[in-house]
Amino acid sequence: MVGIIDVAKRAKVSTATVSRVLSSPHTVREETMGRVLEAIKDLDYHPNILARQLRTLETKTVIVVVPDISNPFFSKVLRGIEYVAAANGYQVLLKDTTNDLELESGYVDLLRQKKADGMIFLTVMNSELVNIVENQYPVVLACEYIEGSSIPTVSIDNISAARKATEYLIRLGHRQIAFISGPTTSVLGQDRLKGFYQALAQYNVTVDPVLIQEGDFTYESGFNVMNKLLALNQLPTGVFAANDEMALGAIKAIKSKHFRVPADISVIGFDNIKFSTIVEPELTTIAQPAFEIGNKAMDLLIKLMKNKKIIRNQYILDDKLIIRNSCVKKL
Amino acid sequence: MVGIIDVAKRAKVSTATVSRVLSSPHTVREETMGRVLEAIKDLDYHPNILARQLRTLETKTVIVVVPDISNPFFSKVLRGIEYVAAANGYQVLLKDTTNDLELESGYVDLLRQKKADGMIFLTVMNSELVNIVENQYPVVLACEYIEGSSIPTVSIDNISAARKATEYLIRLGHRQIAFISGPTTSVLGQDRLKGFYQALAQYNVTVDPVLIQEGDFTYESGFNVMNKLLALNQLPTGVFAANDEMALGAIKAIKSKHFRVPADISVIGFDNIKFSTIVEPELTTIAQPAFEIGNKAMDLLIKLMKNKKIIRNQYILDDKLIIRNSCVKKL
DNA sequence: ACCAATCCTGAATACGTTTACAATGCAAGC
DNA sequence: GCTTGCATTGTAAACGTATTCAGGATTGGT
Repeated sequence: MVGIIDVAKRAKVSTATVSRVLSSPHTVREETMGRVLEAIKDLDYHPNILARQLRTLETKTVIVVVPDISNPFFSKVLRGIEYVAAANGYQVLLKDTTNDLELESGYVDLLRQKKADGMIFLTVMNSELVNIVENQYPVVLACEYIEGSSIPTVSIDNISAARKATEYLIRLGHRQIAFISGPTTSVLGQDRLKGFYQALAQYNVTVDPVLIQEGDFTYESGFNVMNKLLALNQLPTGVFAANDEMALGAIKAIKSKHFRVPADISVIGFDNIKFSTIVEPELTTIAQPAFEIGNKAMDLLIKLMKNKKIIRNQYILDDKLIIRNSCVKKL
Repeated sequence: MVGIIDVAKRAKVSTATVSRVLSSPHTVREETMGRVLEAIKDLDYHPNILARQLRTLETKTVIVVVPDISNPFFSKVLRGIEYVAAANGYQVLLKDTTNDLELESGYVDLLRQKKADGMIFLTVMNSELVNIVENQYPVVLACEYIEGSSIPTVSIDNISAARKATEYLIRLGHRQIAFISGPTTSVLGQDRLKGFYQALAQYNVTVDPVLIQEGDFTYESGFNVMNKLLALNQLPTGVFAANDEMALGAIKAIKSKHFRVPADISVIGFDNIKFSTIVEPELTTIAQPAFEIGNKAMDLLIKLMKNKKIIRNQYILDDKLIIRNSCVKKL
């Protein structure tokens, strides 16, 4: 393997000079630089990143922990992260927890071991993890957040967004509204439920607790939970699913029982994933600015890693109700 | 930062012994090990991976280059890769090219710079890249392959799979069959087209060249291309899309023009992504063993990295025709 | 009690960089 | 001519670990 010493010998300079040519070119004379560059080219020299990192204690790498890489919503957030990362010379390492909380603590080791300079969590973190990380490593949370922690966070206001979605159904005249929630472990899921309740309270609507059912954000769970709901005596006329995948599952279930969407049952989702328009009817949903969430999160992380001051540590981005064809006025 | 030296001092041993406790525990006396472990615990010592890697020249990391992380098919392959990687103590670093060929060559630098021990490409590689890589770095190709290269590959037989799909349409009585291809740059896309032609030849079916249109594997391109096809004088009665996303786009287009699937036009896809059943009708398609492809690819890569002999360098896995409701006998 | 063999351990070096510091050369100012 | 200062380069010491080699301790056999 050809190292910096070989280059130095060939260019008849010291290793320091070679290093300088690479990292601070303005400090070396033009003629010297020419010789060095030529030697680098001749020998096809590529600096050993490992050695550099050992010396500088910087990896220029960040790790993103994703609960489910196959969820199109997260893909979009990732794109946003990658975009800012690339622009700033950072590598992005992805870890898919496949919704397995146990694994998460292992990822902190990656920070301890200096495998990465910082980390973005797109998942819930167990509180134990929070304590370890807080004020010790550069970490930011995206989409999710943690009650009472000082870890910088970027997300939408899930409570108000869920309230908005529920309001929409209520204004269309629906009173029997079902809610398919995410796992109760996620703050995000809890918030959406909270928003749902707030809207009900505001409009003096009471719903049978049986209409509130827990899913796990997957298509299958949406399908299964909806089937349960369809077995009730009193059918809901509107369904609010805590994400689009579950909403799509719910629509599938409704149709398979030969009810119509939206004529018999209106359905509203959350996330606005790209597959939300491939079904008939197209899904009415809440759009999250996924790409921008990713941007902002990476932005914050970079500031954190550079020890820059962060003015606020809670960023709330705007969501938006996207009205398509899956909800309709109750007759 | 607490290093191996601090541990050594505290346990009153040399750094060598500490290192041994960590990497080859059986070579050190039990009592000594106890002292060392205690010191490690007391100091909350975590070995610096960077330094270790510099010493061993091993990163225990592999990089997977993905053309489009948001494509559910690739997510599944990734899961397969992750699974085997984790079982063998490897980290997986993901790079999303977003179908941008220019970026790919940059990834080889990651190998040169010893940022990773090996690499799996889920994308086409430009031939320039192949030359650099071949016989020099541990690299395997999954899904795609390269004509005449010796790089180990795992995939299905795209030609025969496409032939099978086309045959299915022909046997259902279709003669006006359209094909929505992938980008011509991908061997995979070409192969599926080849299989399509083979089936036509075998059954003496001739199709108007205008029925063969190029997409780019995205939902939108399927939608757009199908709209073009629907503007023809002579409509196709069957459509074969080179992947499911495009097939879903095509179905959307057909429905939006108020034709029926499959009554008016039958549609068959390729990949069997999880969203292939959320549409009405459920998509008939070719299933690839995505998870297994990932498994096998990582398997091969590990052997490669360990300099083990690889018996074959071309692995063909089985595909399967999944018959659902999007294709029907032509009346 | 002595020797050989075995088991543990420590000193020292290497991995390939970056960088603080020192050294050199040169031009300008006096 | 001498000093000062700047620009450029070199020397050498890190960074934190793994590992070779050799030496010391222990064991077992006689």
